[in-house]
Amino acid sequence: MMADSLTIGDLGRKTGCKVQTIRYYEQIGLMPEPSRTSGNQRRYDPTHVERLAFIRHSRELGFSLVAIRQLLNVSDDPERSCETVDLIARDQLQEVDRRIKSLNAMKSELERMIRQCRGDKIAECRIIEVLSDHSLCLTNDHTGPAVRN
Amino acid sequence: MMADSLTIGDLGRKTGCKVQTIRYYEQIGLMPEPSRTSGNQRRYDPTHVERLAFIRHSRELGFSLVAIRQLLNVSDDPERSCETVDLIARDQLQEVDRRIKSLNAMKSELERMIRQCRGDKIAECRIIEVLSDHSLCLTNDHTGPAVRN
DNA sequence: GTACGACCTACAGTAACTATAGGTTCAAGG
DNA sequence: CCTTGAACCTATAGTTACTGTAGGTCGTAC
Repeated sequence: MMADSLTIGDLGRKTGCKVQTIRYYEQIGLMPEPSRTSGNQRRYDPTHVERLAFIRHSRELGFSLVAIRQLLNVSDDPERSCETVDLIARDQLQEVDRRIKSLNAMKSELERMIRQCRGDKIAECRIIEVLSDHSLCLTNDHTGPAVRN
Repeated sequence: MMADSLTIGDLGRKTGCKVQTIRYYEQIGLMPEPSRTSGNQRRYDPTHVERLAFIRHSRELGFSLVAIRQLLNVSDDPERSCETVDLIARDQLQEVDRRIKSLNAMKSELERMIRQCRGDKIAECRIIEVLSDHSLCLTNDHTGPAVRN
């Protein structure tokens, strides 16, 4: 109700972040402890909104929480050189590129598998066959770091 | 030493799978319990190699263990229609497509961020700026399901 | 017979949350 | 003023797919 004073639910709505996630970020020290009401409820101000927006946006771009912590640390010092930031971003770009390559390999393999499935009995199913025997693959690129689901 | 009798280490080497992972698959019922020596060590035969190869290859193609369990179940019955298999594969393809799209959005955003970083002080760093404020983004596509790292 | 690598079990830890249980607070309506 | 119900609180367990550790046993080559 007070201007500039948001409940955890308000903050979540403003940033598209679940309430539990906000509490989790506080717990791991990514978000600072906010002030509390006499009844022990968290109240946030605009600086919190900004910081959480930064975290969420970085997450959406694929940065890990470790990387985000680094970014937040360096961004807290405006006089510091942004070399580190640039490095983290470039690392992230490389990682994204690797993932795209690996996913493209998966994609062609899956498409080929599906295209070839002609039989209607498991016995003559090409999908099962290809999955059983890597040597039937056209691509070997998907031997890289497994995608985490 | 006996033909067709592999230690867990041999099986791991043949399939590119860590020993602990094999034991984990056994624990969750994805791999059958193998025979044991009098000294309680596991011994595997070629059917185990085949099954584990299937699992690993499917993992490399991005299938979840739940999906792999389904694939293994249906593939155990050669008379069954392979509709289910086809469905699982198509689902996986869709998922892979979604991820590629989202990663491509990240990629352009990261590239743009890095390109624009001219200043050498954090205060004028565009990367931090863009990460802080989603509205500076060209793409909004990365608001989808977050990529799990 | 002994050394040593490979094996064994059981359990804890990882990332990044998500969900649940059981209880308290806040704000609006009567 | 009192009640109601949504939103809040803490603490803890669960999720996925493994990976790592501790402390002990087995197998085999020399």
